[in-house]
Amino acid sequence: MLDVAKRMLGSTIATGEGADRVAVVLTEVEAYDGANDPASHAFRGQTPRNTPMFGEPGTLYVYRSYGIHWCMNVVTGRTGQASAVLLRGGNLMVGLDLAMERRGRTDHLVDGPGKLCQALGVTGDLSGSTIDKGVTLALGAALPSAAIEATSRIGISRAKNRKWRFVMAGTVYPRPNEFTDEPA
DNA sequence: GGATCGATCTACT
DNA sequence: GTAGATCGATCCC
Repeated sequence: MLDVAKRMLGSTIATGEGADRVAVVLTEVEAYDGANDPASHAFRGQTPRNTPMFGEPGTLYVYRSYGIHWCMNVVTGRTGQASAVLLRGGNLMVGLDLAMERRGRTDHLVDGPGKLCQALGVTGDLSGSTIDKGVTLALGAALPSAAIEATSRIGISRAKNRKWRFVMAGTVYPRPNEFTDEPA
């Protein structure tokens, strides 16, 4: 399942068509491993919210964080396994104007999970939907392992020591205290 | 039925 | 660099 997360780096996530199109090349993702991962929403079993995680590969799981933000996952594991990849950030390639309009600002458009969803126009309505229905994901070529950095995951309180956050090497992503987590 | 906490973002000091 | 916002899901009584 970590292989799939790495393959997402360099892939393109997009919404809309024509003038409404917004496309982002992913440079930062995190892997979550269902029942085996204390940090996963699926760790405590299936609930109404996380039901999409238990679906087939390619299912979207969108949830609200801190009451205000949306975060988007793509299910990667087999049906019932609840493995998923959190899309955290990337480089905006298409739809700059629309992204700025949705975000209400001209900077920091897609450099975080909530911001990524807002720029793409992704909301909870899409949770439980499937890739290619409203959101498209085009896998890029697999990156050489040397181009991928594995680090601790961000913003969670459990299992921080698992290095399941993958960043494209060379991507500058300001995040204070990023490497102050407990050692593995 | 009530309390608590979060896979975050923004604004202000 | 630090604190506040804000609400649904989950957990405890």
